[in-house]
Amino acid sequence: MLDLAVDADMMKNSRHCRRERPYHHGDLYSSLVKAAEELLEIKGANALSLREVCQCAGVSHAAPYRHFRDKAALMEAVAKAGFDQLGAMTRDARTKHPGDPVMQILDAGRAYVAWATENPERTRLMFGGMMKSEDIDEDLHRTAEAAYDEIYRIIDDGRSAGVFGGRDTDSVVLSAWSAVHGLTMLILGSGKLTPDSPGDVRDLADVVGETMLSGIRSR
Amino acid sequence: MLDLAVDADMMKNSRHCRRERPYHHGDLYSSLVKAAEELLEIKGANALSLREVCQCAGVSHAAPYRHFRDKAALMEAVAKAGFDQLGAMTRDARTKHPGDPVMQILDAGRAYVAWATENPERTRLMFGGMMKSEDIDEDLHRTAEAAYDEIYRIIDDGRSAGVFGGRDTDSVVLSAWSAVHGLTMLILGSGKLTPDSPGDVRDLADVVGETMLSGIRSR
DNA sequence: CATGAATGTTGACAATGCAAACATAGATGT
DNA sequence: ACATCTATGTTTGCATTGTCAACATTCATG
Repeated sequence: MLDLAVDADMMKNSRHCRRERPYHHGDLYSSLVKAAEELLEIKGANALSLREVCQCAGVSHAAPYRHFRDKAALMEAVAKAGFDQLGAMTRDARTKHPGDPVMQILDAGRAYVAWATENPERTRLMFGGMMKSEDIDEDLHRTAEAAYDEIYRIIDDGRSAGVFGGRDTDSVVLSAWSAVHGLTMLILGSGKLTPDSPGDVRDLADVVGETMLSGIRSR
Repeated sequence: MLDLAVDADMMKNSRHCRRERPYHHGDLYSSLVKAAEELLEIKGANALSLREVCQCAGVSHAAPYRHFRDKAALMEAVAKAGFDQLGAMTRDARTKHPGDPVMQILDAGRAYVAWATENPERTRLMFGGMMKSEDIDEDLHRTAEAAYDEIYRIIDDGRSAGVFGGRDTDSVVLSAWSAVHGLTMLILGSGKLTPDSPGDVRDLADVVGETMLSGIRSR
């Protein structure tokens, strides 16, 4: 159990936990995903047990197997939800600053880093490679691709408008995404970078964002 | 067991496995680290069991507890060894191109990405944040810091020589490291980037490296 | 209203991390 | 040389975990 234990009361009070249980849950699939997301952030990916998720969702320990092939499959669903959110945020950044690719990419970067630091375990799950590639569902793949495409559109529009340079769009996207993603993983992974406030996070994102921008701008 | 099973014979033939076992192993500490490194790459971080490591090292399943507090402590030792290698490679990149910070940083980046793609699981262990921060040993922290300092020296020398710009050295280091590290994690994490050959890896590193350099160079 | 397909539950099993009690052997002091 | 101490392994045992098989309940559909 270690010292990471979350006592039963705490879980009962959690948002996605149920007290009375009719035999049929109603929407167990999404309840499990929600419960897994919650517990994931509390306990960390390694210490997260399927049985705990079940307990939190108010269901017996074998119930998930009617909806997920595996524990890994449940985690894939969690990851997929994360990619959905990330993709949506990038789309927001794009539509929020129409015709201004620089602000679009900066805003997307800020949002990316901010979301990741607010959901560190989910981010590690998505990018830490805790899922072996063979396990990655086709669905998950498509979702991740969609998030990538949002960035691609920003960069491609910017290059068409003559704001960004680079030999081809993919190279620029790769560089930009690498920088933002790298900062994110450094914040999450190493004990070295430990921003205390959301403001600090944003400052870090801006430092990296500006440097990356000056390498990307057409000249 | 899943399909990741490594049969006993395979493990017996592995380099760090022993057949005859005198009661006292001799150098169990480093044998365990070696065995863990090997099995880590074969089975992945999640599927790696301490008992398997023991079997591979030719000792009983409780032997490691004389040398490591935990399973986590053993993994920390593996991570530490990784940081040592990474730090050494960066130092090499620096000494190999004396007085040429651009080549130093490019070479360091190439080496970083190359090493990581050759040791994906070890890299994930080091940066994927599979170790909760509280568990991170002081020793590990110092080692990671030393690797960081190598990059810092390259950038700082380059700024003194007027080759690199930026407001302060830390900002530049952060940006450069983020880009390289981000590319690395994207290669390891997402199923999207899947370079087939070491040459491909180097090309990707150069694409990102060039972009980052043009954002970092003084102008 | 019966029947079958979905959906949950219970019980069992092997694998795992860990700890306590026990065993061995190489070093140390006399 | 001998007894003893301590470092290092081993065995046994336990709680937790993921997964499966057998059983139970509900709901929809004829």
